[in-house]
Amino acid sequence: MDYQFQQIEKKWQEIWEKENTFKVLDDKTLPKFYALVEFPYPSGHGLHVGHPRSYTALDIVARKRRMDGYNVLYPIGWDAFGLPTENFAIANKIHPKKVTADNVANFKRQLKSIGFSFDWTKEINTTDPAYYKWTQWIFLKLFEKGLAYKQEMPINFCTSCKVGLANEEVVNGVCERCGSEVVRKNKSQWMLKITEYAQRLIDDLDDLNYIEKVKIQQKNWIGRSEGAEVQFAVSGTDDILTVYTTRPDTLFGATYMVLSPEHPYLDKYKDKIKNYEAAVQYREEAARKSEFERTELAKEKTGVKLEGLCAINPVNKKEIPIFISDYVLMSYGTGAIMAVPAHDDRDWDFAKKFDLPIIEVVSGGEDVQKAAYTDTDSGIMVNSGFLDGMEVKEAISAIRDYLEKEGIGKKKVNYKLRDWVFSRQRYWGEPIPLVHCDKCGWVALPESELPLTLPEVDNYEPTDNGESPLSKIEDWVNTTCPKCGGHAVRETDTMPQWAGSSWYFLRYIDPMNNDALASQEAINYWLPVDWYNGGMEHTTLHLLYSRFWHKFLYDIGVVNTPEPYAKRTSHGMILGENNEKMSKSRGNVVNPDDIVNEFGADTFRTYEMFIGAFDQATPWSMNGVKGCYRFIERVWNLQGLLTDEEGYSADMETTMHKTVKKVSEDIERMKFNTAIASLMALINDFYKKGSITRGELKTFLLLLNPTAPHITEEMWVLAGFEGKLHEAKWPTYDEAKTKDETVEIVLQVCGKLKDKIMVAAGLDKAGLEQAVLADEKVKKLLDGKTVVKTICVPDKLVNFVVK
RNA sequence: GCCGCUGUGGUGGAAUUGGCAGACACCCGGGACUUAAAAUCCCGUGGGAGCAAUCCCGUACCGGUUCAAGUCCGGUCAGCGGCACCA
Repeated sequence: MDYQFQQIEKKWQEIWEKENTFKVLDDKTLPKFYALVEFPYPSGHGLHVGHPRSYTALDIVARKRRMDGYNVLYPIGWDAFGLPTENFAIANKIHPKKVTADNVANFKRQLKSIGFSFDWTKEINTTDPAYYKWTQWIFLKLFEKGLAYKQEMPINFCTSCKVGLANEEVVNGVCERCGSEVVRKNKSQWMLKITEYAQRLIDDLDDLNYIEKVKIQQKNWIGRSEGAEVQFAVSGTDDILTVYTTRPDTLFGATYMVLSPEHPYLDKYKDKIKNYEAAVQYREEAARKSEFERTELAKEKTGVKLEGLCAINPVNKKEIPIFISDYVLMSYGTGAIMAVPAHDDRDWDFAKKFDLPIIEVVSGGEDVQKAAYTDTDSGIMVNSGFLDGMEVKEAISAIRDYLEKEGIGKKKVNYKLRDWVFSRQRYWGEPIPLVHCDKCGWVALPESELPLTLPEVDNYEPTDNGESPLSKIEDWVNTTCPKCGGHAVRETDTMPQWAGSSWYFLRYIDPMNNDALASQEAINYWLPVDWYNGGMEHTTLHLLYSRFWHKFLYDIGVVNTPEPYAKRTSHGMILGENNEKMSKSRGNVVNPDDIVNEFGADTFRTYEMFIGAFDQATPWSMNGVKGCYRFIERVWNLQGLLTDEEGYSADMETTMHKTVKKVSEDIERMKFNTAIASLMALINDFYKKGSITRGELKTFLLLLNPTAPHITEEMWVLAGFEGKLHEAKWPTYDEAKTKDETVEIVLQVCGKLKDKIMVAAGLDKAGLEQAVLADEKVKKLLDGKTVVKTICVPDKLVNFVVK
């Protein structure tokens, strides 16, 4: 009988759908397992072969956990607000709601064709008012607790299209659509105080089972640094300038000061600055650049000296010049730095360019006139008054004490993390449920008015002044104040796409609830998420934002755990066959539909897992797909080798136990490629032997089922095994039976491989040495040589060091 | 530039805590089957020398630690992900 994957896969997918096979069980006494994958953005391009890599991986884990006896929640939904849909809608004159519905339908069909064990009764969509009601509710709670505030922040604005642009739409400083100049335009925007949670977001990582590189990247992103704020008097004024530095020890070496071009002193001392015009011009030029461009170390340093203003170094009372330069950002520290060219690379570059003095204050490096010496682990303070002779770390603490005592500075912890810009001047997002009343200021809508739905309009195109498209809808904008009943206007900016994805895992556990984002009962049972897999590209934004929201919800008593995800793993990208990122323009895109149609879902799933190390990027290969198809077909043809024997045959027993152990452990460690490799090796054994017992087939089908669920279910039924395969128990192994009786020992002389011999397994060092020395080959090998040392590694090798 | 990751045959990759480099596949070559082709099955397959036993070289590059290094340490080069309004 031929392997008819179309019929088999259709049959089982219909059974799973009809019987709701993967719906979570109501029984909350069972141990639970919550597996989560990043829900897709339903783009017009359809499913990418990268999506199923993550989805298959956790599908395998979820299916195995069900066989282990867990009540498993493995849900899916749609992160559907966002820019591409809106832009597609504008370009094609189709409403984003319609675009989204069409794309979701297509994604859903594709996901179902691959046979994932999602609980489809839990499906969610961030653009559904019943969902975003709760996104808005969380925002109102943040607002109520003072964690949402308004601030002037720059947006990208195309001077020709007259629209606000996302960073992605700005390519090399010009508008992606028309090629015109893009400027940064200030606009008052809603901000969320994620910085208030910075320390907890670092500290709580310690107890989480996240892969190490995710923890490191999050910590670096939050960027805690311990330093000091130092006050410099400004000559000719009563004012002071506060700088932040992580190297207060080098204060005696500060030979100039640099302000961010946006620093308020520029306008404040307009009259004192003789070259104010030049400074303003420089500020305008800087406004055109992104922060990324501004902080690039490789670029030539630029700046303007503020003529007429001087700062006084508080420790040695020396007058030093003040510059503005774009490498200093207003968004970090105080927007002002003291420059120590001898011990900072950027300051050194700047000092060379503007011919400023470079004074060594830490000795131990090369000539500071040739390069900055930035090492803090060795070196002794010089030219630094009372700090002279101290080591750097000693000096840091001494100067910090001195600054506090003298009242000219203080210890200060800073974070690179910045507050979250939460406003978008776009239509296709959650409306921000606030109104502005002339009398009462910003007022929250009462909970009873949620959800505040997006107005149904025909024209959702951007405005020509950078405002949100919603601002044009007058009868929506004008409303009454919930507090005083007077006239008020609605906030017209919408939320960023990150909003809906910051709490979606909470909605899955109780998606129909209209009274709370989820019931207490569901929260108590299902949280936290046990295993969350996603891309490395989400490490610093999505993952951090959702941890922040969850901590906030914990603080106000909505959830019962301080962290949302107990475990986080990450998958690598799938590249095109040419080893480049898949993209339409490169013409290297693989459509999952084509693979499923030609080879079947089981082959597709197997290949996605066999393609390479799960956490590594790897190129697609059609030949690799064919190889997996051959494997699946060989699985099908095992039916021709089947005997009547029930257990394992004697010569296969060790191999069977070994394979059960290997596959079980590899799935838990996400080594899916080697799990499949061991099943391939096993099937090769069956073919070499020409037979497989019923017991062996049963175990083989159980082990392969999470990876290739359709073919294994079908073969289970055809072989007449009891019940349905997915209801069976995961096979067990006996540790003692995974061990061979004899092992091969590697013989080395001076670390070089010379020979291999078989000895009994489990010998200790002395026993192994004895057994090896008794061997004829070894006697020959050591003939005429003096053994200086013998290294024995039980069950592995013996190494003779000879003279 | 900053932060993080990666580098192993012709290709994807494998190799618990340092202990046989190349598992499992793909490609390629040879054979069986076939009128033929496809499919399938069997064999070979890191490079070099040799009839052979066997020997030498080999995990991006340079150096170090060790009886032993793909694995640890220092440096260099190359590629990839992120850099806050793509998601």
